[in-house]
Amino acid sequence: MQGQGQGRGRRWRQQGCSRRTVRFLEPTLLLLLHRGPAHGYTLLEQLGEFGLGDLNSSMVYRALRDMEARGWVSSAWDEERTQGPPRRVYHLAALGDEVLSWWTQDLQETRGMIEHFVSAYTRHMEEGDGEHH
Amino acid sequence: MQGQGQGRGRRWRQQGCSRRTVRFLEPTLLLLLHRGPAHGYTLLEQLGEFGLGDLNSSMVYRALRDMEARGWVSSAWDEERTQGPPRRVYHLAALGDEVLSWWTQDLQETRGMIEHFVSAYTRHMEEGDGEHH
DNA sequence: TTGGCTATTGACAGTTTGCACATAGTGTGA
DNA sequence: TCACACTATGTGCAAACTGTCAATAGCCAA
Repeated sequence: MQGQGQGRGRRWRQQGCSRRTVRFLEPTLLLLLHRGPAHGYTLLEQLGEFGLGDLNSSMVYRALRDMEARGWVSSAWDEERTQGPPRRVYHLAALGDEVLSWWTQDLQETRGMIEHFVSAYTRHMEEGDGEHH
Repeated sequence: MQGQGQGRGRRWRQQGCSRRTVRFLEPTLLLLLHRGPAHGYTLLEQLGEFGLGDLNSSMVYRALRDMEARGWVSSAWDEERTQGPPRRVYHLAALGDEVLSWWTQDLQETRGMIEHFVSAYTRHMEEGDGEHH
């Protein structure tokens, strides 16, 4: 399957990770930050728990900075140093808190749509069972 | 809420419809075509049933042509004319059939991820209940 | 012949993605 | 002290994707 075919038309899922991954990134970061402040690197490692293990680090840092620009989180350089360059600590802002709950609702709506789709699919496959074409 | 803030960072949900809509478009078209051949215009109208009512017609036609380029569907001009210009009839191809079932599985995976996220969210909100920051 | 409805397509600006690479501090072994 | 590995974060860019607007085009009614 896959069928990227003749090279015409737009490419299909040739990117490293599915579109789904990105849709989950920001809400997941917000949820992780709701548990407490954290560094980008730490968050990066925790993403695996949510099935987002295959993410490029650039995307995570970019997402964090973008969220800061929107006022969802705030950041400061970490005082204490471990091995390595200075690290940025991200805090969830009040706005981020709101967004998190809004986004959770949005995801639930999405789940509803998926359920509608899947049930339409199985219903259609059971009855009739293949006289298309 | 919403917080598009300072104009810096990427814009957030300023587009006409959510990203979710697009993720559903192609699988939904495949499912509709599994019920039988149809014109783009007809499909456009049926999308409302799946919560995709707010879609620009261009996007639907483009999706159909892209899917044809990938070999998921095939099309031909309709012989009989009604009022209006010639219409294109789309048929589901064998490859599209495979893709449809693959994509249904993918959506179910997505649903699993959403469920994981939501349950992590509610669990976290119940216990502790807000000593972040 | 003007305007409205049905259908499909083209073109374009703006946005998003993924990768490759740049920067930078700290510890380690030769 | 030099090279190197590991921890962390940030930049730049080509390519892909999105959404909107406008163009085309046939038929019908007033």
